[in-house]
Amino acid sequence: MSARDKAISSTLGYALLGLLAREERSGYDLTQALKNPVGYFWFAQHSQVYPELARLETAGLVAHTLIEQADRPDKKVYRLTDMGRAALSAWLNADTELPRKRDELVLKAYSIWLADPAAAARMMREHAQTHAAHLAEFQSGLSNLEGEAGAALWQPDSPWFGVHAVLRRGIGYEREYSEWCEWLAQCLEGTEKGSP
Amino acid sequence: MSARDKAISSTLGYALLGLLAREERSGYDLTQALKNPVGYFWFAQHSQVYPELARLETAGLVAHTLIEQADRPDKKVYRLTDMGRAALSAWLNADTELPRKRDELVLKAYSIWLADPAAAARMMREHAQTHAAHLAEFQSGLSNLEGEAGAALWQPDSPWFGVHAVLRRGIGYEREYSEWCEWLAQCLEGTEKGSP
DNA sequence: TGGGTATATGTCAAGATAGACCTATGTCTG
DNA sequence: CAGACATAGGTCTATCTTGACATATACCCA
Repeated sequence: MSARDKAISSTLGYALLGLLAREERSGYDLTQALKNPVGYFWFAQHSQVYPELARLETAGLVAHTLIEQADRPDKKVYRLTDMGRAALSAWLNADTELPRKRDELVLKAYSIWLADPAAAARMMREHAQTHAAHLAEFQSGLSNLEGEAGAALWQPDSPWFGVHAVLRRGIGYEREYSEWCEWLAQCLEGTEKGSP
Repeated sequence: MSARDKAISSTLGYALLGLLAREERSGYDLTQALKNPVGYFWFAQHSQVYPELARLETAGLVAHTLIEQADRPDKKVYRLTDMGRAALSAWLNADTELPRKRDELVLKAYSIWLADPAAAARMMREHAQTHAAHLAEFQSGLSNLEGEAGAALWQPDSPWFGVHAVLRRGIGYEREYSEWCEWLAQCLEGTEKGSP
């Protein structure tokens, strides 16, 4: 407890290290990767990514090379150092705290008895569709991955396996969310559905 | 767009208003309510609750009465004002943004190909058990609610309906999460399971 | 008597995050 | 030709959130 165990970075830092463990990327690329569909589990703006990369570099976990480009702005391509890889491994083995869930729609559901049922049902149905769309996206992402990665999808030491795991979580999450919205919409419309 | 539409409060503010719409509570009570099991959808420390209540009161959305107690410290019991109820309704009808998911365990899953499979499998199984325990909690919560609320559970204008909706979401979420952890653990152990 | 827990209300500092702002270049579209 | 968009890098401010610190009473248990 005496020394600073966390030493360097926030969870965002490990997200970036996890991406760089697969391939070298610029800050811009990292920010893109932190979006749909794989990066759905952790999001950050570029205004967070650039300072975090600087911190990681100061700590010796990543290093960059300046790439001069004629047709585009120059870029800094970052790669993982040995220390960075070690830090990533240590983090993987450390205890993981439960995420604190904060979901405004569920919060609204708690007060939905104060709302107009018809309007609320419309709202829930819209969200059901949104999550169904995400579900479809993740499902097609997994299909594409199968084509790309083949059997490596199921090998726990393959980078593809990580993508596979995350996509599967996304599929389960979005399916459940969409179904819940549908269920709630049906309740609000008075067409009762099955028991809890 | 000219005027400040959000006028007053953050999402936490609406969480508090939603609780106060059901019954008067002190800041301490609100903080407790923001914990298990119903408040699993939004969490805040008391250090956030007290200042937020002060802001809500300044905005005229809540009001408090000082209750002097002999056996315990005095407390301020807050109640919703008419303006507060109106603000809550307006919020319910407004668009809801998608939550930005941040889940450290899923983030680890993305890099799990770098970890020791056996250790990772143990970790995932532990999390599976944690979520299974939450699932059981929510399920028994729903059972208790059935006894307490009866048919009101299914009436969209009853406060019980809100609790019902949230619990159902919790049940679906925890079930899915637990199953995903189990699936991942099995993959890591080499005992392959069904197709995606 | 000392320590832990529950009740009750707050403040403060540090860090995380969002959203706006800023500068460039090149391409594509109306 | 103007404006939008993608690429590429950054800063800055305000707010959100956490976790520690602070204070006080009453109860229970060793």
